[in-house]
Amino acid sequence: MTTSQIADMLRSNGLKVTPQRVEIIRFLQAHRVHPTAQQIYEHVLRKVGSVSFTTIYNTMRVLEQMGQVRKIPITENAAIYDIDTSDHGHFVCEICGTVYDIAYKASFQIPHQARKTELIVYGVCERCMKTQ
Amino acid sequence: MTTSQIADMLRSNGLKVTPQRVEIIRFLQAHRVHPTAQQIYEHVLRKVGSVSFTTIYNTMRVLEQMGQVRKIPITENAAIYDIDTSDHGHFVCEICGTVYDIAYKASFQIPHQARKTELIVYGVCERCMKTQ
DNA sequence: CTATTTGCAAAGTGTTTGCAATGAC
DNA sequence: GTCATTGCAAACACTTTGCAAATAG
Repeated sequence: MTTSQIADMLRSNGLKVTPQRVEIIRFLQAHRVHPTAQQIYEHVLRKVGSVSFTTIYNTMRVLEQMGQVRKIPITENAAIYDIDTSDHGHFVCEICGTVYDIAYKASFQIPHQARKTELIVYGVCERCMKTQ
Repeated sequence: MTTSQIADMLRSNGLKVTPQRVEIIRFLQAHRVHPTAQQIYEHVLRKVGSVSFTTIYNTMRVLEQMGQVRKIPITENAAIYDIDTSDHGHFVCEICGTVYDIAYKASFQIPHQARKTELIVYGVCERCMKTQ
């Protein structure tokens, strides 16, 4: 996604185009990691020179409401954000903390109306298994 | 589980038997809800007359380490605790906040070593669907 | 020029920690 | 009597809020 496509996306959602917002989205798209607010903050600060946690959290909230971002409730500590909103789960390595996307198939029968499904698997990732 | 069985369970794990610990476990077993630390605190305070959040969190931590309790990372806010450690998922009603146990079958292939799987489904529960 | 956005500082929430007093055994 | 446990108060980490200054359009 080019900068002007990011700008269009923001404008079409009624949002103003600010350097902070553009850089947040650029970061999420380019790196495809699963960053915390802290990591997004550090990147945008480096790139733009000025940003605050207020702006990070505000922007992540509007992006989530726009359906452009998923907020993932990894157990303890901080939430992480995923720009890939397709249906997939996450594997969290308990050694190095890396979060991997995983494909899954889940079936369950509930007398309720499901809106969102969250699958999180905790364990040790391949890389850490080798190192240990 | 009788009080003396609870006492035995504590002792066999090298823990002293205090009124607060007994009442915490009794509460988890009798009600089978998915309480937050706050709810456990309120119950134990009413029953025992004296308890602190320090004690609640300390006890829940040792119970979790003993494998007697599962801590569930429901999205926002506070964690909830489940004394049923068998393999099952959870449905969280976004209207009333109730957490229901759900049976599920999930399949995924990962090059990693899984230790724990957490499935949480968010939506509107049957009861709230009728009321709305 | 106007309405939105930024960002500081302060507040808020759930949880943990330091440490003295209490209590189990 | 000894060592674990309790519980207060303070500290913590992440996130949100109030509000004035800056900025996009």
